[in-house]
Amino acid sequence: MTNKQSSKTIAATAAGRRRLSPELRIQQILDAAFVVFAEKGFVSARMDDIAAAAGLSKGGIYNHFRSKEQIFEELLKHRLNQYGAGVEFPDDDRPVTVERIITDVVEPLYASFSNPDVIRILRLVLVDGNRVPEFVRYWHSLISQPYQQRLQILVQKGVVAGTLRNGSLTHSPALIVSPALVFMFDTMVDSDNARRQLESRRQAHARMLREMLTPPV
Amino acid sequence: MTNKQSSKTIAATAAGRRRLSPELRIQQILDAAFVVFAEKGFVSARMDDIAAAAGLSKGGIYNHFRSKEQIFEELLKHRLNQYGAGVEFPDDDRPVTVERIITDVVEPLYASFSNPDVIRILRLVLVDGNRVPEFVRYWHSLISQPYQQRLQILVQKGVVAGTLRNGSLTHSPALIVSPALVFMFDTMVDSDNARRQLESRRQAHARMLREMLTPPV
Amino acid sequence: MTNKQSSKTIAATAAGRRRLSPELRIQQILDAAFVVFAEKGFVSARMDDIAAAAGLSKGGIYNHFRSKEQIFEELLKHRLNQYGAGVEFPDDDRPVTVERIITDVVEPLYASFSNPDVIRILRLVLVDGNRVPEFVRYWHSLISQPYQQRLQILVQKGVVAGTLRNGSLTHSPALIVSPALVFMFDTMVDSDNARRQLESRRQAHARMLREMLTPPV
Amino acid sequence: MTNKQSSKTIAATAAGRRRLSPELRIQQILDAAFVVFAEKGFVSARMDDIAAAAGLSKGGIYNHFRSKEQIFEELLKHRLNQYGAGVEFPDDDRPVTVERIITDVVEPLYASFSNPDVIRILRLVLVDGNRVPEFVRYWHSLISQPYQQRLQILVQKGVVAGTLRNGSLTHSPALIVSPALVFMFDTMVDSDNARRQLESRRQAHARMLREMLTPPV
DNA sequence: AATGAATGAGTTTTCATTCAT
DNA sequence: GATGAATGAAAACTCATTCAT
Repeated sequence: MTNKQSSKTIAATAAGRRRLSPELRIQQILDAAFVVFAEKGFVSARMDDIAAAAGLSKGGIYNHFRSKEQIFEELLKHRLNQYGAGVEFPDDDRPVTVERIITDVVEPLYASFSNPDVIRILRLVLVDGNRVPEFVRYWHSLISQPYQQRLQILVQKGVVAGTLRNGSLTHSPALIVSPALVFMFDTMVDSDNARRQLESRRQAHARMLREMLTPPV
Repeated sequence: MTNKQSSKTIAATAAGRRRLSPELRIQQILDAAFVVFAEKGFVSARMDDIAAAAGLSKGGIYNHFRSKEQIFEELLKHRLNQYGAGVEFPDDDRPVTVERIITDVVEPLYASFSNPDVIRILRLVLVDGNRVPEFVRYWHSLISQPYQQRLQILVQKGVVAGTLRNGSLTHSPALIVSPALVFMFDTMVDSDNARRQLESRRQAHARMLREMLTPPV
Repeated sequence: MTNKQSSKTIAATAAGRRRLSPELRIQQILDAAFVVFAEKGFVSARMDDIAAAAGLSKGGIYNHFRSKEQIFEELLKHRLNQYGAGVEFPDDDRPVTVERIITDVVEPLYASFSNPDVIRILRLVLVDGNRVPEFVRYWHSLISQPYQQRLQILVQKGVVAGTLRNGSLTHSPALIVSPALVFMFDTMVDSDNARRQLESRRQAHARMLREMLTPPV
Repeated sequence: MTNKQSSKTIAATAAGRRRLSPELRIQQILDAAFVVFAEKGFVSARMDDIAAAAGLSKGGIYNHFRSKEQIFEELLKHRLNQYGAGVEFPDDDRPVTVERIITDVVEPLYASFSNPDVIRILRLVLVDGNRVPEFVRYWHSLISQPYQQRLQILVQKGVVAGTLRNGSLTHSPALIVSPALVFMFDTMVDSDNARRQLESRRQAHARMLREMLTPPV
């Protein structure tokens, strides 16, 4: 019975000095670290916090990771691979209509940004990315840029086929997704509030696309 | 509005136990803290760093501020008020046309987001704002919300007068500014790259507004 | 009850990252803190001193206590309870005579005040007690007041039974113990001198009680 | 308008950068220091506290005193002289009766201990006396010891003259004043509470003396 | 003389990491 | 492998004293 009382135990289920398979343990630690890092940032996150969230003791973490820094790197690698592919959209032979843009491109964005883990990873990259610059570059070149390019290509197909009206949005496809990105940003700042607005935002976004991309009759 | 002194060694001029007026000193400390906090984040910023950048000793800071935390709060208050007022737009009797929206509303946003200090303070709020949540909420309710409301009112005037085409953008005025906000976010992530895109983004934005808000002939 | 280990270097035995049970460590720290606090007072006592006396590093203390302040409080609580109970007196069916008052009430007081640790803790309460006023009040209401009340009751029994002469002392039982309290105070001021006077003071005190409390034949 | 708010200003009357005669200033500082030292002890007392209580600034003190230590010493010297003689009693040719003992010896003690400054000086000697051991010795040899001796002599006169009953109290005159000293101690611990009990304590004390010192008829 | 900003040495507190158990 | 006490190197904060104004 020490004189200090701790708290927080996200994953401390039954546990209690249970010896897990290393893979499982490592996954638990990474998951816990992900939540804690995303919430507090790298520096403010304490090994105690992570340990508590992972349901083991501070020292136990060092059986699986060399340092706080290493946890962070493993974490980023792992999660970037996982969510990098999350906002893909198919590029097949179906005609590229407004509705397809909405269904295939825009809806997945809102779905993705409604996933707390996605927001977490974006937050991490934004806040602590400078800690592992190579990852940020990697992420940008792998995820962000190609995404814009594929979107560009998709839209051009629609324009050429006459299924999308040519205009400012097809000229600068980034404009097509910008309301969703603003939603993402708002979620980062105040996720509860953003969640409440999700539906109306998505509909306003779709309305805008229909108004601007529907080809003239 | 301007942003002189952007880099380190702000005040380490004559030194040697130079005694300044409190107002000046406080300003120096806040300026120095701004640079240091923006660069390293709240936790990693050392009082020593701030003191050095402000040109006095660590202990000297405590003649003017109670704690690191208080410096941070004063800093946010000061800068957010300063820059929050920078994106105001007039609401007078001139007709509300597309060009006016672009000139009065959109251009100031890009101008503001091109100011590194503005990006720094917004980034700081995003990264360390949870340290003073009540203040961030206060700021949001005082600055951000009213902005949307004033925009709403302005747009309605245009719609009623027939100088703006009614449509998805006038229905959801947040859509009008969303490309600028995405630019802000991109600047946060990679300011050099964003700066290079400024002109084309602004023009694309304007083109979109002209296409959607110009009333039919 | 005893008071072994009265001087510095309490626990610096084997050293070398010796890991102790928390209970033992906490006790060591409290013992060390007691010595240091008693010698220097709260403010002048350095965590370094306490740590050194307890045989661990400064930081190590914080595994067991939240702050210097908390050590102080635990210390007072612990010791006051310990020594407060040391001056209890039985309240049973034996007749309440002068000799019993002397043996059961007065002698334990002198014994207690002859214990340097008791004087130390009382001195600490007197000197730094204002640091935790609520605790001192609590202790006073729990220990000191009830003591007076029990004494009152005991004396009344003797008066009613005719084994104690009724008079100014039975009317104000505080007078019965006041010479012992003066001895306590003198010990605080100059313990060496007081110790030398112990025997004569105690006898003078007893003589006074016999003179005033012995019932008339 | 700094960002920190101070407080406390005992003597800060009209003042306001008023330049006083050195004697007056020094007295003000000593008075203020007396209160602050007595309340917090030497170490905990801050120069700021003393300055505020004296109604000038921290730096101003150093125009009159070399250091905190020096203030303390001057203070003790000054006050010990002042109150050392405060508990004297006359030794003239009037018969030494119980009532005279009460009036000349006991009453002045209660009066003295009801003076906050007396309690302060005693508290200072007790708490911080080790800081200037020569003063404590001086005080003891000059004040305390001779007091006991003079009391002894006075009492003997009464015993010899038959105006005081011989007994335990005349044999150990310290017993005569012990209830008053306990009152002093209680005042140190909780002056408000002690003040409320003053009258009843004094009367109980007098009753005891009358009972024990009145010669048999 | 008075002021209060500035200094710097000292002290408490934090926390990643290590290591005895 | 797990635990959590222990370490030690920071880092925040305090305050007597100095000194420019």
